[in-house]
Amino acid sequence: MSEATRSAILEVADDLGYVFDSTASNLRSQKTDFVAVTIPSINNANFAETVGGLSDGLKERGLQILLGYTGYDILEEERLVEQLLRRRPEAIVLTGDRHTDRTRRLLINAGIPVIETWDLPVRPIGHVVGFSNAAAVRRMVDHLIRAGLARIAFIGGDADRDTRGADRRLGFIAAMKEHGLDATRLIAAGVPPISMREGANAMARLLETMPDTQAVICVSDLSAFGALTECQRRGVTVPGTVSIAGFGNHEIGAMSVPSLSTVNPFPREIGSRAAALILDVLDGRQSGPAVTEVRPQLLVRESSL
Amino acid sequence: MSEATRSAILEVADDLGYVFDSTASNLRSQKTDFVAVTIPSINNANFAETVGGLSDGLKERGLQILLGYTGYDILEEERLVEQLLRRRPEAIVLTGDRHTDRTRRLLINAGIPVIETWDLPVRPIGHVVGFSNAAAVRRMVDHLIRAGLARIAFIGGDADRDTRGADRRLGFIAAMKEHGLDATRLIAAGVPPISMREGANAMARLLETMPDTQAVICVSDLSAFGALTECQRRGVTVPGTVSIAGFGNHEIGAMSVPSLSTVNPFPREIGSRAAALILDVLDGRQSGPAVTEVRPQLLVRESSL
DNA sequence: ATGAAAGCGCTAACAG
DNA sequence: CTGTTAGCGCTTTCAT
Repeated sequence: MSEATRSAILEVADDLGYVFDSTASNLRSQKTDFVAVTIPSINNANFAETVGGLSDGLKERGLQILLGYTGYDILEEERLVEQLLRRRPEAIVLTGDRHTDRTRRLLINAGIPVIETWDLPVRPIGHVVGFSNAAAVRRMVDHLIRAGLARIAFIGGDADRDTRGADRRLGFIAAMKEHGLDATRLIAAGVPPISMREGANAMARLLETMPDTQAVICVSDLSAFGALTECQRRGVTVPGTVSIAGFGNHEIGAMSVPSLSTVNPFPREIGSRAAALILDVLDGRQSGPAVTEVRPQLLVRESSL
Repeated sequence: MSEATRSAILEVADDLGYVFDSTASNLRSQKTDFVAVTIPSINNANFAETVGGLSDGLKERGLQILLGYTGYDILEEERLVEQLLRRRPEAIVLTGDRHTDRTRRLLINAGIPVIETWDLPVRPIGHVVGFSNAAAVRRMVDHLIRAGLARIAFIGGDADRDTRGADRRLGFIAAMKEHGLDATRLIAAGVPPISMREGANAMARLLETMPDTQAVICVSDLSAFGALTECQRRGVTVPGTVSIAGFGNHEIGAMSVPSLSTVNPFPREIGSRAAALILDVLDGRQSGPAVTEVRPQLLVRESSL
């Protein structure tokens, strides 16, 4: 039919209030144009960036994100994954590499591309776009030691629900031991993800119980900023008396006075790479499982100079 | 059938890798258990809180959020709304009250509950859960004037794409004029939503062009924190030389030194109230359009004492 | 109670 | 190329 006829029909349809029903289309064509994405929490600038990168990369193809939050809980992740798979997504993107056995089975049976992100899984389910949290913290430890600091502490959450946070702590411990240094200055600061306030409280405990500490690595920039403010309230100079480092390259770390040393995990790039990978797989340009490492960048700033 | 048989069947189904296909269910039952939600940006702690409140309130009923980002653009919102309506959501939650005419038509024709949030629309489409951004800033102006300050500036974005930001600026201008004060100390700091960095740059311009300014109200806590750090870098005391206020009750405002005066718009409550309203409408407990005002709270902190 | 059959609104396959 | 028809996998209805 002619373009004129076509647009005339579409206009009449619009005037009549017709809206295409994709539920019928989905059933018949066995295509939903959904990509399922699970993140631990919506209220986290890093994961939000990853979702933004995914969303931008997928929307040009008309793929829509179906987002779910696990609350840092692999059982909740299992429920969520099952619920999401019922919607018949074309692909699924997960945060992290720790899953229940049933989650793994469900994902494998689903027969769709599975992408684990924000980690480098030992036993990947399918594709991977991530990095080693432990190795990233190791580089921060190396930097602090090169700067002449030895009594270094780690502030993180008090459980292993946040497995990336737990990996960062393990990376800290391993790196310290490699250098022959004491790796027992560990402060557990609350249920992950820990807040600015919890970072401040942890810093208070650290200053009181281990006052000779020379540097602190925090599991995130938010807790690092909280730790910094606690030092400021107590008149402890940063750097000088104590150096502080964070993780995640949140804007707060670039703007605070002093600015915070941190690690940039390129969260948006994780999302855009995952999106590109999904398109490659769906278009048959990628056959086997792909492992893409997005190497984090160490950012040395005023708080550890 | 017996409970034992039932669970046995379900177990076999699970072993076979069967996963319920909700696309078929959706088509036949004309129910999707989707609630569509549009927010300007995913990377905003306030909107993230609202989505969190919505999500928690809806998931007990098995309702899943279908989230979309408008990028603070009503044309993008139109495209998004049309795309979302094709999925046949049971209800739709919008951020803001400015929409294209076509968006309004689509929403009315959809025949589902429509909830506008984060504003008090003059001409609501359906339900409302929000507050007056202008009135909230007016209360901040009143507070600063009561504190004896008169030369007050406003830092915001340089366009009206962020209509809530624009309303805050209008509220500032109206309040200043009511008090017979000069309302021309306006700094436009970049494309909304403005960042910490842009807040800092705006503060720099303000200090250089209007050095006698006594107080600054920023469109958000993030830009207010940026403004604060710029003062710190220049040795301008806050408060004392300049008082600073933000908007949004982000955690940064509570933790910074000095802490930032701000307005708490109860973002999570907006989400949970919207969720409760949706359940009420779907269950027939609410018939006519409901307007719920979530009154913001003025938080006076160190930065304006 | 249980079982059979129709049908949701599209898309794909096939016939003309 | 256009027009017709079957059918996606559930839910609902109707008959037994």
